[in-house]
Amino acid sequence: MVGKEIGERHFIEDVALFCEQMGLPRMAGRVLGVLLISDPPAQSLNDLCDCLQASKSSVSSMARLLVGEGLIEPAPCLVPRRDYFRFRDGGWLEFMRRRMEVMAGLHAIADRGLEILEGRDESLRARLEEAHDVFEFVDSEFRGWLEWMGKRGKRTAKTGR
Amino acid sequence: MVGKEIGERHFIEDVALFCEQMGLPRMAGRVLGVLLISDPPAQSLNDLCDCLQASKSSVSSMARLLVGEGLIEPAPCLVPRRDYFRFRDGGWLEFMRRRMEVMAGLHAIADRGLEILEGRDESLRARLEEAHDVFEFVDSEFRGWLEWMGKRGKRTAKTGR
DNA sequence: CTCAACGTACAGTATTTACAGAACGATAAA
DNA sequence: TTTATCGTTCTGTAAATACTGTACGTTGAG
Repeated sequence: MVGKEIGERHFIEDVALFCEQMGLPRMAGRVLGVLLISDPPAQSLNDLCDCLQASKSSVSSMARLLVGEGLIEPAPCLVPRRDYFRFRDGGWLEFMRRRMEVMAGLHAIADRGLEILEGRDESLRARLEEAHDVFEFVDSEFRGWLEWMGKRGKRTAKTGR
Repeated sequence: MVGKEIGERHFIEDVALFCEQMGLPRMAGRVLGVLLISDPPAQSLNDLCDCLQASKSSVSSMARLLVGEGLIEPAPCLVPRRDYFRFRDGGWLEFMRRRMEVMAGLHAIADRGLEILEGRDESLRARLEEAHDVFEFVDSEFRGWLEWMGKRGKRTAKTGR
């Protein structure tokens, strides 16, 4: 059971607001919020509906959306014909990784911009060279750090899934 | 003059799409796209309207939005009563910095979640400890790297504004 | 003073989005 | 076989969003 106490409600709504800032539907954030503090960690769709007082369709589609984002995963369950979900180990790292990948997309765009300004004055090219540098930096360095974090996470993780 | 050639149009639209993925209006991305390859770098609102075939109101509000995002800045101009804008040195770093700040917001949220699960089994707390670790990492390390990049940028920048 | 150009603010519109509710198909229990 | 439960899909709707066009105030030029 989760989401009865005022503190839990507040937490869930904070996660929802955060997810909204990240471009996800607020309801997806609520589902994620529940799965971050639920006991047990795995909850059925009905549990989530009851807890959030939301429609089956919303919760169902939001759960699948979160699975696609790599933040949660289906959990094996004893009761047949019932879907359980839980937060996915390393979900946040995966989330960050994908966001960084989108950002790194500007790396290529900046290069194409530099092609357009080929042969032009350096002062004109500086804008795009900054973009190139920043996002190449993000693409290379940060990717490495994420991998390092991933290894560290696996090493300290005692909760085998 | 900018935006006449097919390559430029394509570049502008790519930047627009990127900005849309980042949660900004597409038109804001178009304005930014122009200001990334324009010659001269500073363009008036009318220039932008002509180039993008968009309404004054859109371009005006999108320009102010981009100023708020720290990506562009008003440029001093000789013609009175006319607003010029140009890409802002270090704009991308500022952009990244703000995005990271939003992400780091989950750091505090995770802590609040851990308070809720205080005294509970470690297996239950692992989810939030991962969030805590990841976003504390982002908040501390990445902030430092951004600052380092910022210094490096100022050092190599020959284009004094 | 008059007029034209510029930027902003407001109103209108069309598209998208986030959700709820109903209908449907599938499956396990009775 | 019937029935109840679960998940998905489809449809509808209310709200937000992105943009256009118009109206307005302001300022420099004639």
